[in-house]
Amino acid sequence: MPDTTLPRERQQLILDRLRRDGKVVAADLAQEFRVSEDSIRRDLRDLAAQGLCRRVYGGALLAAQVAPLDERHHERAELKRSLARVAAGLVGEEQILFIDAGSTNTALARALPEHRGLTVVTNAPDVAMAVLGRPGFDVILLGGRVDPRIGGAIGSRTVRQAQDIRADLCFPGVCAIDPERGLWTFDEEETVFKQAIIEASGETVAIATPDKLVASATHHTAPIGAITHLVVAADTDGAMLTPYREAGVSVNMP
Amino acid sequence: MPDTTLPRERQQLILDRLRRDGKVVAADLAQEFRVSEDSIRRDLRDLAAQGLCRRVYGGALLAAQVAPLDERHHERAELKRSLARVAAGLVGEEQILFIDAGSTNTALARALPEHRGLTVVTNAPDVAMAVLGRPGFDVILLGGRVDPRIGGAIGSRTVRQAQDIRADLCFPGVCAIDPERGLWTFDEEETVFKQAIIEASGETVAIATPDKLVASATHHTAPIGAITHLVVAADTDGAMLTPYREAGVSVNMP
DNA sequence: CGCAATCGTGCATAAACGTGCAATCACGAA
DNA sequence: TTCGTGATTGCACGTTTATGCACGATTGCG
Repeated sequence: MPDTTLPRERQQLILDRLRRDGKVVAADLAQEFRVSEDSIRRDLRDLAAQGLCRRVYGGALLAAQVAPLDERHHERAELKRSLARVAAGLVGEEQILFIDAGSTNTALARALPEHRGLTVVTNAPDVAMAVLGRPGFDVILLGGRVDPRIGGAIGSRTVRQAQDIRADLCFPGVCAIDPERGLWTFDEEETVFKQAIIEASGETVAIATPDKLVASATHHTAPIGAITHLVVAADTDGAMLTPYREAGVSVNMP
Repeated sequence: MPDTTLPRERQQLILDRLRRDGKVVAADLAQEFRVSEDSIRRDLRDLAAQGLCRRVYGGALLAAQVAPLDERHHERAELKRSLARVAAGLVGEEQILFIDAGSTNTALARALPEHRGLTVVTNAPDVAMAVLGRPGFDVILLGGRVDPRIGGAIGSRTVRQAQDIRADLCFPGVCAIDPERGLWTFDEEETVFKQAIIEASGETVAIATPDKLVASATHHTAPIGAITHLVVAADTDGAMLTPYREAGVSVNMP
């Protein structure tokens, strides 16, 4: 693959990521863009000269760095963003994506690349907002009564609309997952909706923050065989993942 | 077979690719069109001169077209908030509200009082976000393909869902309004949607920022008789409002 | 304090750039 | 047809930009 990222384009991409994550690490960027750290440093210096970021040892921070968030919440958001980036890497060009409600999926929506002709189908207003207006996205909203606890529409009307669509990839929100029985959910109606979007999709990606791997929930939603990809944190115990691999699930990590 | 691509045609093709991918690489284009990079550079220079792209080292990037959606939210924000407060005062307890997409209506959603048992029915993700999770609100989302220019779902699927609901109050987005013929809109599908929600509501409130009173639009949407309340700025010329009052419209001001 | 990572600077090289110029070609006037 | 004109193109040349590496200084951390 001829790696043709234009210099200015790279700076723009760095800036985008800066705005999304609040910080960037020079070494990571160098590896990601396949250029030397010198070039990255020059990019960051340029951006800093324009007042767009604050240069710090090892990388850069967003210039308008808001009040430091609660550390727990901050780390958690950081983890979700890194999982979201991995999940976004599973998406191809011109694909149709079902994206369920949930904070991790909102991070996924933000991490999706522009100019790829993607169609995002979602029941969650915040997921829609995350891609609306960005170039290269079509957005289809699934209507219905919105459950304030989950932040997305569920119910029979929503399910019916979902059934009228066929997607390439599906990202159901994960309440709990285990390698024997698969996906679990807390709510009856939520379960029915997730089943509908999984059924209507070619492949299914489960993004599981560490707690989801050991959590348990009330309603069985999908067998493990319905899960194509699993995205988990980098420091996940390898022994926990073996049964997933044996069940034919492709395991992805940052 | 010598491919005969006219210079002008080539520029159009470059522009198409630019809009699709967000960037073009000069060397790639030269190879693709079988011309020297010099010609490609000249093309890109021309396009940049027309403001259609941003020339950068190695190629060109799509001119950063800021989403006018964000912009509309920020201009006249104070005025919109004050009009929204007045409009929110027209809402009673336990009512069902149709709220159309639009920056003024987003301000309305934010201004709606909590703990009143209100049900908000909307085609706009940002309106849904504005009330979602606040106590005393039910939210019903109208699905369909979301038009990025207006920030809400429109189209036949959306209209059909709207027709299944009966509301007390309706807040259509106002593109233009006049006291003889009533409400006007720019887009065909938008018109159909607004007609549907007005039809399905007991009363209709038009919130008109000053520019809307003198603007004109292409599609007639609703006769003046369908408008129950008009909300306008405090400094509006009284003479402009008389014909609305004579047409039976209740005029409200901050 | 010591060490490793990171940083800034200078330099060489390669790629891309702008400009000027000549060749080519379509097209209309003579 | 013949000529002239303007548009378009490719090439040569000097300039600018981007990149990676070397080297020494600085920073963060134990």
